[in-house]
Amino acid sequence: MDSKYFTIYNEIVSKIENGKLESSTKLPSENELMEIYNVSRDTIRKALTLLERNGYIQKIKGKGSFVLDIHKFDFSVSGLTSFKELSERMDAKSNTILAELEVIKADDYLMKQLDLSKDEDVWKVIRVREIEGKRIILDKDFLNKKFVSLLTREICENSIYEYLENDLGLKISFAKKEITVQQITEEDKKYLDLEGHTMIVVVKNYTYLEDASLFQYTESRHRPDKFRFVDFARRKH
Amino acid sequence: MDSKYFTIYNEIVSKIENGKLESSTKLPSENELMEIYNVSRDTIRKALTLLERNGYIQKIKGKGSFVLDIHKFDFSVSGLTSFKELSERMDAKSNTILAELEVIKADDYLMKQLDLSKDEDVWKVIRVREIEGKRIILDKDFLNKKFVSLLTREICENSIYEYLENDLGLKISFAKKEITVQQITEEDKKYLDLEGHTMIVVVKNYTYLEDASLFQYTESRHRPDKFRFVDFARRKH
DNA sequence: AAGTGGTCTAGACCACTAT
DNA sequence: TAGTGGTCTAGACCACTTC
Repeated sequence: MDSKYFTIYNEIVSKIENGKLESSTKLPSENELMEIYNVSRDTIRKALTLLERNGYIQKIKGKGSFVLDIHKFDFSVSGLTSFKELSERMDAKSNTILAELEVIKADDYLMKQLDLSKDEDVWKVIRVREIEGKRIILDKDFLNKKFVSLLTREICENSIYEYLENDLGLKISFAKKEITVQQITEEDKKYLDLEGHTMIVVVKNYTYLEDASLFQYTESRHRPDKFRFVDFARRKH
Repeated sequence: MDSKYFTIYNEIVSKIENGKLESSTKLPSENELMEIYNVSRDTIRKALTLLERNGYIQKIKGKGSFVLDIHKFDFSVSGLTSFKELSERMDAKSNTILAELEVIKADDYLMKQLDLSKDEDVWKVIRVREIEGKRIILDKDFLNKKFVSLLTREICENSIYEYLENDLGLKISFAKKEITVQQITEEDKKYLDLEGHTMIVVVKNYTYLEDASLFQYTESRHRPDKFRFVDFARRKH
């Protein structure tokens, strides 16, 4: 069972995403929400704080809470969103090709990226993402085998993310992401339709579990003309 | 006066950044912190929640709160960080050249970006960022004149951001950022040392005040080989 | 069984915005 | 002056980890 405040948060999120609550609408006051949902003020405030943090509303002292319209056109690589979710949201014709799937021993580079000791086993998954018939994105995933004992073709062709969360019950807590632009490699040429581009956008992603253990390193290589990243950032307090 | 929880947050942040609290150290429990700082549990929890949200610690149920080492090598364009803060942090030799400073009437493009009506006044500031003698970044700032009546050469050569916050008392609340890669323009050629590069990383930034009014649009154009963006993202609950 | 963080409640006072 | 969100307190119960 989800917590009360998370249930309330989700109800309001879906009202905003459905358009039942339009942007710049004023939400009921905290006191009114207490009565509506029959909970304490603290519970309401937890829900509103979440909404604010995730860019759905803005609270203004003395005035109230107002719906923002930031989330309108967000095809983003942001947060922890996976490719599958992205392509569903933008409903372009997309397709995943599994290029490589094997267990390897960690080399020096991976030992550094995944914080491993020598010769530990690592899943290596290479997938090519096709959008409207063009091979646009190259995803290289490396997963610590300690956490994931089995990985099949089916899983990789669907969503590894969903498998980890739903079937294995792994709880992803946070991720660190780095975006740079680099010269293309032979591997990029082999797998992607570069159409003359000589540079590639590299998104490195380090994924951590709830106990702060680093278990996945992903390198997502995007053709520059098709790359877009959207981010919502609040001040740090 | 800052709030209690924010003071406690800042104390712990500086201990982590000074290295007085090393990574994977366990913080005192919430009960102990209550006694140390002589506050209620809720106040401690607010401080810890902030620390967790900003990537300094990880809380683990039943175990405790642990210091993360995510912030080690972060030369990033992340959050609301300004160029001045960035260059100070990375202490490379950097320099700002003010190329243009004027008041213009909003054209169609700006009306859209800044949510203005026709013919409203807008500050246009173009600055070139030099790093180690090379002109690497082109910053184009557009500020709604309604909020900023005066802007001088000195201010632009230092930090507009500091001027807005400290002198004008404008409170920046959140920002939306978009990163794409585009073909260079004549303007890029004119102002930057492109060294053969034909593409440029474009960071569009929409900055909002505490009352959710959009007051600044910034386009930051980075030479691709010198661009790096680092982001820390927690799950959305 | 003892200690930890997670949720929820009820009540108080404050600073800001509207009127 | 009334209503709003922001901070702080004190106490309760829960689920999880460790012993």
